[in-house]
Amino acid sequence: MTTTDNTKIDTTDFSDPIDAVRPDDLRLEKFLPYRLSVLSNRVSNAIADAYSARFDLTIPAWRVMAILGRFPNLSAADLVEQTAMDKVAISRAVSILIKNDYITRSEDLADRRRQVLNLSDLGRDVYERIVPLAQQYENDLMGSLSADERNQLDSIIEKLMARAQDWANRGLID
Amino acid sequence: MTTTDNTKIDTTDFSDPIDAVRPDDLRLEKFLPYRLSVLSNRVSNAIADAYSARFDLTIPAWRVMAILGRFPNLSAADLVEQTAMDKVAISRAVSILIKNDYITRSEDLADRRRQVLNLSDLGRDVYERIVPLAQQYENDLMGSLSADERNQLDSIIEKLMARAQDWANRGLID
DNA sequence: CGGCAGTGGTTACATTTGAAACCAATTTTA
DNA sequence: TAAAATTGGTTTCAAATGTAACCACTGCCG
Repeated sequence: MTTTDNTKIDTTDFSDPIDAVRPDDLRLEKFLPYRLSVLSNRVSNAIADAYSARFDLTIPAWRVMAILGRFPNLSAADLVEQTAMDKVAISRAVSILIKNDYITRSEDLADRRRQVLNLSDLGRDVYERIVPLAQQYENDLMGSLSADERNQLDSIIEKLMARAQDWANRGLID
Repeated sequence: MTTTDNTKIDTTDFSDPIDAVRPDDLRLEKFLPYRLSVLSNRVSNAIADAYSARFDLTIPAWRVMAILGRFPNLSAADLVEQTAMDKVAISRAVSILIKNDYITRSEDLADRRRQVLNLSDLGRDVYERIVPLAQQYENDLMGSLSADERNQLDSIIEKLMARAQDWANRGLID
């Protein structure tokens, strides 16, 4: 174990006395990593459909635009840092966006390896139409939660994220 | 809008007065679909590494085993229903597992299209060694949350899942 | 200066994934 | 009981994704 104590945590409180599974079985439908994956896929797919239907944008491409909309004059490396996407994904998204005239690329004369990226006028236009759409999805999701739950969700995600990050760094659980 | 009222929900409470972005900018790092995707990828990748390093199993293959460990004698179609994976993924996972002798496939004489799947002895063996590993990951993740948060997480996920499912059915937000 | 390690970014290749076409067995319906 | 429609499952093909190799440039150290 890395950091956790050995306390058994019962994920669910509704233990069905009759239908109980053997203690050593895994209930996939209650297994957090599994549930996260299903949830995330459902959400992402729905939204990806919406973006691509209306603006012919992939999710990675949209993410790049979302960042450039807030922070102009970034390089691809800056985007990597901001988005947690990898080099290649960024590079591909950027090249699509340039082909679509959604962003512009200009050389950085100080460092001729770097390329400074920005939304084009067209790109900003699209950006400004997508943002409300994105917010609508967000609101719709959040609207399904109680006020209490909304408040906790943020901190829950941060904590889980940090823990998963630990795994990636320190090497896994051993 | 489909189901939501127009109430603006503020995802975050720590609104930084100085550094505030324009109200119409999207803060990707606070955007729930994005965060879910990053979180889910981090978690899944870490675990996928662990499984594949020790047992040469992909995540889909492991999921199939997890279900078969609890519910013997399922068909591929049953697995589709249980796992939320699709036909093709199941078919591929099954064929790998058979090649590894982790599961067995026998014809259903009543319906000769169907194939009844089960863990082999070897498969059950592996299953029984993975379950504790999986539980360890789960516990480690959950251990990063407060008791309160753990209690709410389950219901939060259910609600978000249901909402995202709605999107898929009713067609998206319009 | 002149090499040489490190960085920004793209390309090439292998692997994964998903959609649609497909085959075979079964059920329906007329 | 013979189409026609459905269901279980696999195969095929295209698109998405990740890894590693790579090129061009910079910056450092001798």
